[in-house]
Amino acid sequence: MSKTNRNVIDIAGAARKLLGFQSLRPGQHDAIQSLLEGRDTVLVQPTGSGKSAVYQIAGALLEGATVIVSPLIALQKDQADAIEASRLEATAVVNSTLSASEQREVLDRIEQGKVQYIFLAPEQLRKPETIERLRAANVSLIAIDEAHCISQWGHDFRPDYLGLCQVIEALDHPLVLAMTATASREVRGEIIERLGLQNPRVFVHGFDRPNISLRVDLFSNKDEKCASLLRRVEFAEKPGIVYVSTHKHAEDIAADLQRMGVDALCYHGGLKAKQREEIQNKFMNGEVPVIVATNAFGMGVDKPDIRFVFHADVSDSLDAYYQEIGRAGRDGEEAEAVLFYRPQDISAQQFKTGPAHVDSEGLESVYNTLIAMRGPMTRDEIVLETGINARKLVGLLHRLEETEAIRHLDNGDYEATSSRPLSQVIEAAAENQKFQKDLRKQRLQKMQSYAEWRSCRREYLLRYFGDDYAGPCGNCDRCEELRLMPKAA
DNA sequence: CGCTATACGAGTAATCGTATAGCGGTGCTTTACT
Repeated sequence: MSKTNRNVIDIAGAARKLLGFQSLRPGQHDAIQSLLEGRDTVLVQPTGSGKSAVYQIAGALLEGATVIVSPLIALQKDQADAIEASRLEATAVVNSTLSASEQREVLDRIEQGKVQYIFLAPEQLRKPETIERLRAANVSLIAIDEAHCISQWGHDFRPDYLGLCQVIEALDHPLVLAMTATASREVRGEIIERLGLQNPRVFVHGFDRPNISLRVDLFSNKDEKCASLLRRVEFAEKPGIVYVSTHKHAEDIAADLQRMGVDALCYHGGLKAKQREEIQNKFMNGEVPVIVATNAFGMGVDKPDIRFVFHADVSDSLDAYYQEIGRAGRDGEEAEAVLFYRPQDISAQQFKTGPAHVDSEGLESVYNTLIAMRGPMTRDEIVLETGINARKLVGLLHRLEETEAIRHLDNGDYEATSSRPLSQVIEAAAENQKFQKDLRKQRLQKMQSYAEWRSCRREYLLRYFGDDYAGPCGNCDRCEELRLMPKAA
C-alpha cells in the first residue's frame, strides 16, 4: 500500500515537473502506474486524451531508453518534436528519410545511451543492426503506438508488425505498452497474443462519443445516393470529411463538390507525399473545409472542430468505421456521422478481404531455395536466388513462417526448420490465408449488420467493442424514428 | 460490386458494339537514375 502511494506521488510530481501538467487524467495515471509496477499494459483511449504522456512519463521514470513504434514517418516526427519542445530528454527518429551517414550517427548516439526516446517503424526493427544497437542502449520500455495496426496490417500489408513479438524478445522483454484509440475485444486479444504480452493490464476508457449523432441513409440507386451525399455536404456545417473506398471516387466526388462551389480537396495514397502533406495542412488550419479521402487520411489528424464525417462507401470493418467517425466532434460539440448505404456496397468491398488463393509458385520457390541452402539466408540472398521482388518476398516469407516451415532468426536470417513436403506446407499456408480471409469477411459483415440494424445504433456499435452499453441513446436515426429517448438520469 | 482496358468479330477501312478479365485500399523500404 505504501509503495503504491509513493508511486502515486511520484507520477503526479513527474507529470508536473516534466510536462507542466497540473494533474493527470485517471486513465493516464493508471497506465503509468501499471508500467511502473512492472506490468505489460494495453491502453485503449480516444485520440487527444493524452496517450503519449503515458510513455513520456513512464519512460522518464524508468531507467534506460524508451522505444516508440510508430506506423508513419510523419507521426514519428511530430511525436519527437513534441518531446523536444517539452522538458524531457533527447529524442531520435530512425527512418528512411535519414541518409546512411545520419543513420549511423543516430545509431551511435543510441548505442552510447545518449537518447531517451527512440521513434521508429516496425520495418526498422527487423534489421539486426538496429536491434544490436538498441540492446546496448538498455531499452526498458517499448511503446507500440496505433497498436491496432498489428491486427489491421500485420497479416499482409506490413507483415513486420507481426515480427514485433520477436523484437521484444530480442530486447529481453522490456515493459510493453500497446496503445490505440479503437480496439474491439477481439482486436485487443490479438494485440496481446501477437506481442506475446505476459499477464497484461488492459485499460479501456472513454469509448462512447455521445455528441456524435449516428445515422444511416439507405438507397437503392447509385445516382440518388451520390446526389443526396453532395447535397448533404453542401449544407452541412463544416469542416468535415467524406470517406470513400477508391482513389477514383475521391477525385470524382471532390470534383463534383468543387463544381457546386464547395471548397473540397481529395486525399489518397496515390498522391505525391508533398501534395498530401499540403492538403492535410490546409484542412488542419481551416483553409479547406472539406476533404474527400480514402482510409489513407486520418492517422494523426487531431482537429477538434470536425463537424461531420460522411461515408460514401462502407469501411471494411466496424473497427475502421468507428475510428473514422471518431475524428468528428473532439471538442465535445455536436457532430454527425452519416453512412450513405446501398446493400450492394458491401459486396463491392469484398476484395479487401484479400486474395482467395496463395501464390503456391512463389512459396515453392522460396521454400525450395531455403531447403537447398541447408542453412540461414538473408532476405537479399533469397531475392537474388529466386528473382522474386523484395516486396512480395516479405509476404511469402511471412506465410511460410506462419506454417513453421521456416524460421526467422534473431539476426534477421531465415532458414528452413524441417524438410516437410512442399505440398503440406502449401496446404497449411492456404489454410492460414483462408482463415484470414474468413475473419475479414466476418468483419465486413459486422459493418453490414450495423448499416441494417433496426434499433439503437450506438448500442450496436458499443457492444461490438465489448461495452455493455444499453440504448436507447436518443442521438441516432433509429432512436429518432422509434421516438426513443434515453431514460432520464 | 462496378469500372475500365483489351480483345475480338463483324465486315469493309475506320469504326462500333459486345464480351470478359482484372482490379480496386492502407506505407515502410531500398535502389537506380536524373
